[in-house]
Amino acid sequence: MEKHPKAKEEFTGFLRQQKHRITPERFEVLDFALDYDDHFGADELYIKMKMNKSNVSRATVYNTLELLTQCEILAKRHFGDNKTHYEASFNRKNHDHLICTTCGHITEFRSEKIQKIVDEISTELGFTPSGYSFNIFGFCKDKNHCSHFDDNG
Amino acid sequence: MEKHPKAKEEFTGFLRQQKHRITPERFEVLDFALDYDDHFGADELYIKMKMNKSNVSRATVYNTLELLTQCEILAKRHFGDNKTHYEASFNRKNHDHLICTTCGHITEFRSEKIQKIVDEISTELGFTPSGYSFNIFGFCKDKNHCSHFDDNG
DNA sequence: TTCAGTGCAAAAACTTTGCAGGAGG
DNA sequence: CCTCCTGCAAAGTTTTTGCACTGAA
Repeated sequence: MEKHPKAKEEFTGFLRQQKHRITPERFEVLDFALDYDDHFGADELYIKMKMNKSNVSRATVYNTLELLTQCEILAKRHFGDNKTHYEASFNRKNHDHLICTTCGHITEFRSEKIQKIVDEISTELGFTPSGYSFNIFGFCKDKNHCSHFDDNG
Repeated sequence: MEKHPKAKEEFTGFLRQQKHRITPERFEVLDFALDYDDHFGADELYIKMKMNKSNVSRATVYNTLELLTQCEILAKRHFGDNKTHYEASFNRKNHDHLICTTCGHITEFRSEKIQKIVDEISTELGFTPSGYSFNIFGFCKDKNHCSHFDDNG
């Protein structure tokens, strides 16, 4: 049984439409990427694939993540640590992130008001918005959340 | 005549209070940093100082920028290009950024509503906020803004 | 005098690029 | 058969670290 049928169908359509080739490596990256429940880095994904005896190269992983972002199966996120984080965005609602600067724990939240502000500011300044990034940084009040502390990582 | 007297006073106070030493290198970094009108990167600042025959090392530049951020003379910004941007925050009001993904031009804006959302979400999720990051990405409607296009960069 | 701070260079972390060979269309 | 894609390794970019020396307190 196939693992991520809907996403694969979507990706196939995208590749065809954009005249990119359908290669097994690209779907291998898709599979490993969607196996993450949360955020991951490009290199982290590459390492994980290597450990699972995959033969894909760094170049292919980085290239494919870019394609998956273009067709909106994945989304890029930046949490201020100078690396690109990816997350599945396939069939997911827009959301933003709250990051604990002590334990690194990331909580997702949704607020309708944010897109309104984006539109409002953009109109005011004569700008065509294509996206935004909103992160809140701080500390878990509940010490249980901060148990990730020694988690290695 | 001294160049950034207020900031220097502030920095001196901070260093004393935190039991860090007062060194000429740290004030040299401060001077070069405040000479920027807009955002700059750590390495960029280091290169600029080198070209101006300064003798400071990378380690000192990075270290000092961290200290200047701690005492809020500078602020770190992340615009999604995997490098840390710094800007002067001394005596400046809070603001956020609107980034043209075509020409790279950055426009600042202010909206009181954003902090309210931060507080609202944080309360709701049991989180103590220490800061936030809000960037809008898109395209200058006015083609004149996009003249930065060939600007080198 | 003492040890935090410094310069230097090397390493680290993440990403991009060049090239030769291989496979998708 | 063409050329896009791939693997590999090397290089690029930004940041961090180790070490011996220096200078602020």
